[in-house]
Amino acid sequence: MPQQKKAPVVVSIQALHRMPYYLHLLKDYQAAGETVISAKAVATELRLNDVQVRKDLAAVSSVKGRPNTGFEIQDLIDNMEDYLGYNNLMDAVLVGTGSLGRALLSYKGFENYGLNIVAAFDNNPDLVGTRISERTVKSTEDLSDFCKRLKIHIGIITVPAPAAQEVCDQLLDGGILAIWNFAPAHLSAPEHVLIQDENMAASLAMLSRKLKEATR
Amino acid sequence: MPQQKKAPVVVSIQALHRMPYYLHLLKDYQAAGETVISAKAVATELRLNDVQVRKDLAAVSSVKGRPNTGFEIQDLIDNMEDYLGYNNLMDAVLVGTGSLGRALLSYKGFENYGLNIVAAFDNNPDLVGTRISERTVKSTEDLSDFCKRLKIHIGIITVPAPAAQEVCDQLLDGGILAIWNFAPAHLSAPEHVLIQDENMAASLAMLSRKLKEATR
DNA sequence: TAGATTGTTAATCGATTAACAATC
DNA sequence: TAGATTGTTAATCGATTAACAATC
Repeated sequence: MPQQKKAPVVVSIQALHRMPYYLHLLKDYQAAGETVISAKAVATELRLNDVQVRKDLAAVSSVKGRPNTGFEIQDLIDNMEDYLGYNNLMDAVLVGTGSLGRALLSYKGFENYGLNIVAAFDNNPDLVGTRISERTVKSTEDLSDFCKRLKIHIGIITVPAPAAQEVCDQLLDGGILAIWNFAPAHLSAPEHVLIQDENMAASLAMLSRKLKEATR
Repeated sequence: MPQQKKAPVVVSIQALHRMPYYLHLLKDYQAAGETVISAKAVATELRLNDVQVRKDLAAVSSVKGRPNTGFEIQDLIDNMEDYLGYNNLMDAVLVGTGSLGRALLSYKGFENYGLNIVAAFDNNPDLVGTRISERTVKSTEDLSDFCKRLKIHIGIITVPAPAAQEVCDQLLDGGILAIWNFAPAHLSAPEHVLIQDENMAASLAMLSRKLKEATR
């Protein structure tokens, strides 16, 4: 039996995190008129180990590099965008139209990353019905029904921490499979639901801690 | 020679990332009227390994847990806030008053995490002089001078990606030691400067990738 | 050909988890 | 005392880096 399938290369979470940086750099080089790039050049730019770069690229890309030359930039970009899912748009709902929620709604760039925020929700009756960045704010009462009806798989939580779990439960009720959580709170959810925490408090803590160590 | 110094426990970057979650949970328990908590309970709540929790707590806390009882919640909170630097406010400047910059400026919670945004900068002359969340927007021309004069150590970059490196250079010029970078771009800076990337594109990519794998 | 670069296999490094004695 | 929990030492796991043959 011929094994035609691509080997299921496991990409570590750290490697996955590096991917957008590769992509960004590749586009920069392409914009500068380059057509090929070596793993070593990428490594130097991003201050990474060149073997690591080669492994990362090999994991997500079907093209091979040519000794003494490097990789075709266009090929890598295509493969990486494909891998990162930037090519197929996914629908999402956003809950919580405070300042951060508004900022995310007004950000035009998410479509480039494959994310389409189709609706915004808030529990404040004064906000329900108003329009933010061309979307009408809906009541959180309709949240789970909306998700079910439109088969939305991604929920973005931008409510204050104390309300986060409740919103999470509503999203789960609506059949959501992945949550992008901006609330500084730990969410409880079934194993199969993906939770991506965007905890700015955590990031800030890391920054301030490292700064403290550095200036000691 | 007596070694009175606390052992220089190395806290991994992953561990550091868990700290804010511990702190949050501890405060929740305290708010619920608890005074002690076991590492096991923390581990169960946050879906971590209990030995890991004990190691993490031991690394940042001077108090020891009591067998059969656990840890004093208040002690842990004190130690952790201290460790994370939430008790000593650090000054920062923010550059780029687009939607994300505004969202961060309007967020009242940063002071709880030890961050004080003292000024906002933008290169758009129309915005310079306007007020956002009780701060007057200054011109980026004055950025490095301002940082030098007030001895600011932290810079927050919320400008579009193509402008990020230029702003970074200005901040470095102003003697900044740490940068919290929200632009989806890789910044070049000397080794000793801390760069904390808050790359939403990267997070989003991870979410969408994992979702893709899960629904396959 | 010589030099540069690739990709793979093995070694190293670091973090997580398991095992277990110590303690309240 | 027995049971629960702690903290430490050792084993495991996974990611990064080093070494090196293969290739253009």
